[in-house]
Amino acid sequence: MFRRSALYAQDEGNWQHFRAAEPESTLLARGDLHDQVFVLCAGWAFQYIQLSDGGRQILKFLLPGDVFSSASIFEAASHLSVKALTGVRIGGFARSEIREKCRTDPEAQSEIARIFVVEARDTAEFLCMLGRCSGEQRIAHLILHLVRRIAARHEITGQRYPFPLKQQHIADTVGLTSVHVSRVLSDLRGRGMISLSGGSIEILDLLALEQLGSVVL
Amino acid sequence: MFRRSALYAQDEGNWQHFRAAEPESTLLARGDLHDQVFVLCAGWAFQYIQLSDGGRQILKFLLPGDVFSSASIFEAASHLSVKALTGVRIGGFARSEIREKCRTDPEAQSEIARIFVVEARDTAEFLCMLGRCSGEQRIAHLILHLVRRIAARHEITGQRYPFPLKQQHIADTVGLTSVHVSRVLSDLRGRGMISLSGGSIEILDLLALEQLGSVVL
DNA sequence: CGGTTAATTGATGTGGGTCAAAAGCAGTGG
DNA sequence: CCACTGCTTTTGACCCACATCAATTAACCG
Repeated sequence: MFRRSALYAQDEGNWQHFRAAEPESTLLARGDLHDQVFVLCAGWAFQYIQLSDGGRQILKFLLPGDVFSSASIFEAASHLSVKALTGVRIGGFARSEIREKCRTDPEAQSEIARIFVVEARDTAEFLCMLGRCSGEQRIAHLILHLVRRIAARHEITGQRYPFPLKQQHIADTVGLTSVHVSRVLSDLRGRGMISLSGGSIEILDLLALEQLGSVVL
Repeated sequence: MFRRSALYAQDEGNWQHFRAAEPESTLLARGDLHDQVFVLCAGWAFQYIQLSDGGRQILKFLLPGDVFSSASIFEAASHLSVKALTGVRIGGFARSEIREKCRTDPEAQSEIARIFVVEARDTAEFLCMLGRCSGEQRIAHLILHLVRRIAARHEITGQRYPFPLKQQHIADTVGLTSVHVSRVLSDLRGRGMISLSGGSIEILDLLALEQLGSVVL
């Protein structure tokens, strides 16, 4: 998101934070107050909400360029937590600086707008998946969604892409058990749709996967 | 949302639209282009996405003061549809006018920010419900969420509030069948938690309902 | 009061959960 | 090189929340 944006394109001297973190470390905790807006610079991370029953719901996976939480652009308090999935590097802007930039720079303003619009669209689609679709469809959709973001402008098919999620992460995202995720994945493998192992994935039958994972008209 | 806001507090001469509509009429359809940002002035409506399998996922119920779609503040195209639940009155601002206002009025700016922050928080919570909770919990949560919004600053308990949703609407929101919604509702009634009939609701046992509907730590 | 839509109730089926054991698969150290 | 340990994934047996189908009943309305 911020990758090629007006905000991102400053030299490093402007970053207020620029640090690294280990996989599984918590980067941001629900309720924390920060006057910074954090951005993922390298690696994978995910937003989630911790539930009282011990489970967690993963809301979104973060790729380099993504803001930790879009709401953090406007608010110091975070309603969600963020964890590193792989090793990561993190940057941060002062919120005040962003506000200032927005006042003067229409480019930055529409970059913020883009972030919120994309988030609203993605979240709505995600809600549809959770509300109305089978486990198979949800997983197909998640895989497609992620691979499309990783692949960016490259071909989706005929190419292995990094895929650092454990099955538990998938489960916590699509609202299934890791046990069931395992079954669905091996089914998708068995039907020759994906090849997933060792932290990387290849889409073998894009069409079939899209037929599964597309619900919105 | 817009009710007491800087944007809302203009006299009617500034509204570009101000019209009424029947229950069940479509107020905004996915893909439509509008240079207006619509606001619900009176009645109930809901955002939804139509699915290819014939079902629909309701994303949010709109009360007076709510913008049809927060993304519409920034974008002409809508990724979701809106239908009237009861009879409604609708207002609209020119998007350009809002942009202008934001440039000059910090009040309006932070009103927009509030809309997006609240939306992000609510949607995240909703995702948790759909991903991780039982039908009973989802319904309890939905009821609480709505009654809290209707009641605003009034007491939630000891008071009947309008509740125009059919069971099908509840089902399309929480991802269940209307049949199952019926069973869950009569169970909640049987346990003395709610009294729901004839388009209005009363919360009889707030504590019990909150215990059911609260999942986030 | 008949006609239509919404809500309820019952019987039966299934996707996915739960529990538990086994099998892969690193890393670690002797 | 192999045994030891701690994950993650896989597999199997069994169970339950919720879907589906179908028939009633209740509410609404001209």
